[in-house]
Amino acid sequence: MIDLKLLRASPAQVRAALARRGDSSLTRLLDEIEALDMKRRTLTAQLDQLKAERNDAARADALVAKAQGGLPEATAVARRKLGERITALESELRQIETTLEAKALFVPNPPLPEVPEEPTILRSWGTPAAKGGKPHWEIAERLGILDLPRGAKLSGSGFPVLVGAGARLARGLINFMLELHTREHGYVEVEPPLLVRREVMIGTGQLPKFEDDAYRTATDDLFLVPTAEVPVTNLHRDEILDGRTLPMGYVAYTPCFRREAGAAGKDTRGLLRVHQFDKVELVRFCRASDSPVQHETLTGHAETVLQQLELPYRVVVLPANDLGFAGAKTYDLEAWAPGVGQWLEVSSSSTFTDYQARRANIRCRPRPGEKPEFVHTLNASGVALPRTIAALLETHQQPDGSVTIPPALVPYVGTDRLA
RNA sequence: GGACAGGUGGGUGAGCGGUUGAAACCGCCGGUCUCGAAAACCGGUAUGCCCGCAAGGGCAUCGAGGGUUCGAAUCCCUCCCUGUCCGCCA
Repeated sequence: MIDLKLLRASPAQVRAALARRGDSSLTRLLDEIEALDMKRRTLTAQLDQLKAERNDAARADALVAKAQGGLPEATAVARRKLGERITALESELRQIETTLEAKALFVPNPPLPEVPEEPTILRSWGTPAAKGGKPHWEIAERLGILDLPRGAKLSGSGFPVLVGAGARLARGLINFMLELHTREHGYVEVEPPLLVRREVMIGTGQLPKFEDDAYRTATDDLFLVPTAEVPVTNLHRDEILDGRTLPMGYVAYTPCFRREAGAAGKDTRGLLRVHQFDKVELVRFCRASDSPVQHETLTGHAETVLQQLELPYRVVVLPANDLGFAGAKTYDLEAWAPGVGQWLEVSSSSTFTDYQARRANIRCRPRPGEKPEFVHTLNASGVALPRTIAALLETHQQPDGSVTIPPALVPYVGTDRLA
């Protein structure tokens, strides 16, 4: 949630920051929000004064009523009139507040100042193989580990079926990542619900603006999670965390469900864009002052996965106009896939500053006795499976059509070669 | 799905319709005592919004919304949630 106080105090800066996202409709939205905010404050001041009057009167009336067993009719009438006026103003105020909040939920997080205008490669790791070899779907077909037609039969396109060693590869990857993050990186593993309430989706920023992208159950108004970020970040909604326990991190494996509403026709082949996929997600909570460091740490944790899988990758800073709705700064980890000749986004590592914390009301008390403050939330894929599997198959494919399994993964897959 | 019970501050848990933001206890912070600690004792400990440079002041909040009333944590209605039992069931 945008900080209305900040918008009020320095509207020019907030507007300038948001303008970098390149969404021209925001100007008008902010105009409306500022106007409503002004109205709200005027009304509130007026109401507070009337209520103060009523409170004073009620205190005095209590004594009179007790002494005389009732209130003089004239007094009662005057009080009633005051009450009616208050009620009327209150309903007006409530309407303004409802509208204001509804609009404010559509304002994205302002990018951090250091976020560039153009995609910027920050660093890269490993030596990308020359473009060539087979694309992953051909490799997978030959190995008999992926069945797209049958997935389509069950659920439509974008619902892959992993078979045999493919299913085992996925399971091995999940276990490998969970073990790495819990044992080496200190994350607490959670297995969250996959269906969540509407307000939970609002908390992390998927709703209200992107309802079309989510799968929703009609009868219960629950949403299939598009990422574990949603349930895991909201784990602490409406809580005041003990600041001494921060920073803290959770890791969760979940399937993810995305309608990919705007992406029809893109990356339709293979595993690059699907409606259901597995992902291991890292979520961190920290003090505001700590989030820049935490973001780097977090990104490093995701990178470790790719390094251990021996997948060359690069780290890209997303430009302001490509940031997700709630993100203030994002690094994409892109693994090289020689078969399709593309850098594949296998992880997105973002800091959300206090934006999600405001929406989900997640605070911390830095030390006992101190004032609560909003935490900062961050998350990164650690990592997403389908594209990682694609990069893995294409990178480690052998001339004979087999695929070698990187040593770190062998214990989890139970073989050093898919053939 | 059916029948009950209940939702109060960081936690547990009291609260005749009228100085109740709300007892008590726990926790936490500070102090006394101690070589130090524990215990004991004393004091302090909610959040949000608004005005103000500040000191300070005002308003709101007892699940949410609406209603009754001069006045609601307290009465009424609706909704949400939680728990227990029954039914169904991996």
